[in-house]
Amino acid sequence: MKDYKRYLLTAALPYANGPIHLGHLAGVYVPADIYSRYLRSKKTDVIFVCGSDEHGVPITIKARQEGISPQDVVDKYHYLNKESFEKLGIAFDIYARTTSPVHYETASEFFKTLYDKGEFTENTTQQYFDPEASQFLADRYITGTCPHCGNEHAYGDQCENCGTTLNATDLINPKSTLSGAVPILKETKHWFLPLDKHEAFLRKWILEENTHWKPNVYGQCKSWIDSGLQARAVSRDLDWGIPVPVEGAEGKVLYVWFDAPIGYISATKELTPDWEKYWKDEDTRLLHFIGKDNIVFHCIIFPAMLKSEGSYILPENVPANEFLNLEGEKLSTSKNWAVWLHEYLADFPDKQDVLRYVLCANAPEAKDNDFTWKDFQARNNNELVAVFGNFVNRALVLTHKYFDGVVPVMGETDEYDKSVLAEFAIAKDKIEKALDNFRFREALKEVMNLARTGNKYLADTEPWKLIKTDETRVKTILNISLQLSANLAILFNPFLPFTAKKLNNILQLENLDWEFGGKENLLLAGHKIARAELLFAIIEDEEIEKQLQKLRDNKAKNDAENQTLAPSKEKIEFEDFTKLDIRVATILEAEKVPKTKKLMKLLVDTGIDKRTVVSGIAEYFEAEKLIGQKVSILLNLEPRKIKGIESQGMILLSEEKDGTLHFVEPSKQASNGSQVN
RNA sequence: GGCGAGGUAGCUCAGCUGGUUAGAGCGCAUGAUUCAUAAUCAUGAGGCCGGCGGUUCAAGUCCGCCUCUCGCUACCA
Repeated sequence: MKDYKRYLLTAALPYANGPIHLGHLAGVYVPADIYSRYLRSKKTDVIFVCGSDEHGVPITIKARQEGISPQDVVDKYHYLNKESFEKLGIAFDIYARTTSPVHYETASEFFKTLYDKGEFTENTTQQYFDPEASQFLADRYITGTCPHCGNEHAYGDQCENCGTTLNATDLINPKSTLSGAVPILKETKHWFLPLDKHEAFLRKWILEENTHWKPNVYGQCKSWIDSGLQARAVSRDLDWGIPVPVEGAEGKVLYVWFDAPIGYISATKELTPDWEKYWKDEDTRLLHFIGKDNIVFHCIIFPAMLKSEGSYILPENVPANEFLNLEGEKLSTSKNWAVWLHEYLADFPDKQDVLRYVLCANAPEAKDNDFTWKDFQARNNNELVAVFGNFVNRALVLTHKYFDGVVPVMGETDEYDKSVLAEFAIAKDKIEKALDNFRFREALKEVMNLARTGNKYLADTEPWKLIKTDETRVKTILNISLQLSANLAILFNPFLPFTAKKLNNILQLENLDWEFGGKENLLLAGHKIARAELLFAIIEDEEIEKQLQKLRDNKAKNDAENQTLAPSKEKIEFEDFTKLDIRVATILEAEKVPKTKKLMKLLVDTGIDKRTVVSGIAEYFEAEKLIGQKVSILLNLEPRKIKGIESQGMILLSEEKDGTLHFVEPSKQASNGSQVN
């Protein structure tokens, strides 16, 4: 790797509409913080920036729901998250926000530069507009009837009943949630970043020059590039965001994905007048720490923006992690299936390092991983307490017991002593190699192994026996044990900063830089150490059970809330019903439509004819088992071509909450063609 | 369906460019030990490395096909 003069680390900007949870930490902030502490400890020139991402539609929705302003929403979560990060020891050099004046200016300028250079394309599209509120509507601000399942409260981007992704224009009877008015389609002009124009560059840059990226990152990028890049709108019709800084753009703001990554730049700008050195000098190594949901933005879109602007460097690596699950289930903010950082900090005061340790030891580096409270407890009790804490405590207690807390002299060393001393530097080397390759789990394991070496050393040399016969030998053994402890303080420091500090206090040492790691003489003979103090406490079953109960309660509460069935629809006239020609029919043939997941092509005997119907049931029924199935069918539905096959009618099915389908099945005696009324 | 990432001991995971009897931690069993927060140390049991086929003197590692999990994407009248 090139010899870089300085580092710029960015951690994904948390969206300011909710608190931080374990998934965020394990995937992004813990590894990023470890890496930045490691670099700082090596006296590297490094800046570590982050901040709140505070624009976008979801924040305006949340504000409306709670009857407060968008600014109130982002203020609340900005400060909550900033404080939570600080308490966990995530030491950003700056935690900025995208509503700051510096960011407004930076993002506007960035847009303006690209605009002036002709890097955008313009396009006029039809968007829903609320004539009463006289503004354009984000998809989320439109509700209507889902064309798929008939749910009357579907949103313009998605129907939450059947889970289908929608376009606002798909909705039947659309309504504005702002005023209740019927929205009208109106032309609106937007600017687009033509990613397709950058395809050649991206292909070469990523696929040829960045083959060292992690497989999950590289593969994801390849997938995107190969499937063809498309222009992306960089502006939206919204009143919450950074105004598009060109004439004729009233009521338009920068699309949140465009302004958010620029937040890294503006944060740096707020931090230091030297910011350009970090963003525009090829001797800077730029690294983006993110979760896998952000790969496309950081590896394709943001680099395309930076490249278009022209004066910025591009990321050298994007060590994205996968996701963390919780007790076997996906984390879900909306289902409240999560462990929130601010709640953890309140429930487990002074256990920041335990969480840091567990999340790093079990980080989802190569694949999704599971966080369980039981594992949390086991790692604390079996590793932090039993291996690290216990070893240090043994060394300290023995030193106090035999030598009144004064570091004894290291006398003549035998082969075994020498091999243990040599381990210091070997361990340091392994840890460095692992960290340099973003292998945090492995690095942490190596530090812990050094503590294991210490426990073994004491067990093998048995100073508590030797003290009766050979005090000189005991002095050497304890000196080495204390040197090992001092090394642990240095090597654990990036991972467990609170504990490292505590240990240094006990050893009466300053926080030593990384370069001292591996050394055999960090503590001089005659140096007085402080009273022994336990580094970690055992976590009892009750505490774990409490957390599990909390999760179960949340789940039960959530299930109860979700059991509410869709409200009944508006009344209709009898005539409306009689328009529907529903008949009894029997499936004669069934065959899965090739190249689809859900579609089944059916031939049904309706009594009056035999017709083809395409139905989205293939996920729940096998073709062979459908033959002979009695069904209800809506006959007089306008035929429609699906995947090139004309579907003449609709099979009636009921749908459970989890999406399972059941036929509305007539009794066996009902004959084909008989009417349902 | 397409693309991407995974599928290695009961659990969580390492195994780089193919090369001796497949590794670690936890858990389990047995023994040792008592300086230490019943912590520590040693030994051991436990694996058709998702399945099938192929390339090779040699495959967990390379190539096909299949299967399961996760993500993106298409489809859903």
